[in-house]
Amino acid sequence: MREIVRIGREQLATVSPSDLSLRAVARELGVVSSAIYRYVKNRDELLTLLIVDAYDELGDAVDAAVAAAGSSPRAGVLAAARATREWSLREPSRYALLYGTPVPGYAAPADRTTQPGTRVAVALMALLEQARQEGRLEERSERLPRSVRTDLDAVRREFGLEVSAPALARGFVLWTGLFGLVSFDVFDQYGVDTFSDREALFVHQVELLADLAGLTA
Amino acid sequence: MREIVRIGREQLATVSPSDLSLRAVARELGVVSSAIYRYVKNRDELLTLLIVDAYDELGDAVDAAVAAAGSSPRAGVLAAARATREWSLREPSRYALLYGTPVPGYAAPADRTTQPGTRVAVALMALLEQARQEGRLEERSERLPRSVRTDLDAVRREFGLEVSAPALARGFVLWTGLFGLVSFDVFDQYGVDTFSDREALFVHQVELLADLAGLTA
DNA sequence: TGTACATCAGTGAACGCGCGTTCACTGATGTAC
DNA sequence: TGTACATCAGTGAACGCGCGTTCACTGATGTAC
Repeated sequence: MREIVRIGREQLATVSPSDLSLRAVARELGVVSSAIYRYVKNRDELLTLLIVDAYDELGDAVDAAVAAAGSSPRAGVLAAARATREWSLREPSRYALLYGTPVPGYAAPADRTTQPGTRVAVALMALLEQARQEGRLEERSERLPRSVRTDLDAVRREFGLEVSAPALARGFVLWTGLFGLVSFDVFDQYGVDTFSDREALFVHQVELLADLAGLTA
Repeated sequence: MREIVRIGREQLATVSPSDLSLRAVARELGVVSSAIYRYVKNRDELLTLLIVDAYDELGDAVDAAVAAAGSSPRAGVLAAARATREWSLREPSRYALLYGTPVPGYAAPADRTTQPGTRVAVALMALLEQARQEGRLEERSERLPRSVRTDLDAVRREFGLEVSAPALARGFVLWTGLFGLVSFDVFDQYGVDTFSDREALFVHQVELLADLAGLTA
């Protein structure tokens, strides 16, 4: 069973998510194709396993980076961002499985996929909250559209956050912006040779996003 | 020929880019599958045509939105952002073709794909430049890593920009951030019911990114 | 005006491929008495 | 300790599917003399 996930993971190193095939996994496992069905209900089930697996590995990488970054929340955010980028560049197909084009015909079962899927966002929110507690968060208070405020308040309640709704909105820009940066990098949206040092560019841009989020050094 | 592109476009309304098939296009065209080869060298060629077509339609939508937005560069950016989002939500598969997981086994030919692919970025840079000229761009001057500065200077030269390199870097965050936001929306990264009014959320976030870019009202 | 010929859009059969999934089965392993 | 039986991992053949691409071809249209 763990073997199957391991092999699926390996498959994704060479093949994109929508090309992932049960038969290939079976082949690699050294087993006839129908034997897979002993362990896995169908292809969708395998995808679900791999998604959860990938979310968790990314989440672990981010958590570890944050833990190693010391006590400054801003440093934590930077470390989380770098860890995200590095994992994603190392595992482009698995990244694509999580943040790329949805696999056609597959619908992720929310009950198994949602929780691991929020780990990066949760880590960022925790850092934001920590910064607030330590007085290292510039609280700004721009007005929010009512609907946005309502939804953000719900999120604050759900995760027990005391950061203000406007600050949380800024945190969301940091979050989505981070994945915008990573996607452009992994999916090669910059021209081939526009940027010679994408890592430096990335770090600089994350710094700007951290500024936007109000995280002070 | 134009028929083929039109049908390919229609195909993409119901099917994801990697599932796009020549045979399906032929079927829809009411012609035997091999007849397609009279017009199109192979499947990759069709993908290229569709990519260029999509980039151009998006580019047109953005240009039109900017033109209709009046003279304020900041308003132009907001209009461009909304146009991008709206087009992308209307055409999720074509958006995925441009900004999602690369189609496995397909490599876009740079000479046909690059120019249309930069149109949104070019539009944003033009607005940035216009803002600078009109004194509506807060020029900040943070330090940049040398490699980043060099690359940005090359971009400035290529497009004849006078905005400073740091300001351009901020412009790039706006650009990548925009597509981060749109991807999250199109690819459904937010939970199903976390945000009741994604448009309002989007607009608010773009405003924040416009702030970051230094665009004043 | 009429005929010979070239062009060209589209045909139809075939190639080899890989896929997900079902099904009845074999044969080894482990358990109960 | 030995035998009968159940469990269960894996087999192998088959289903029907759709794909990209090649190939020799037909038959209509248009052109040249």
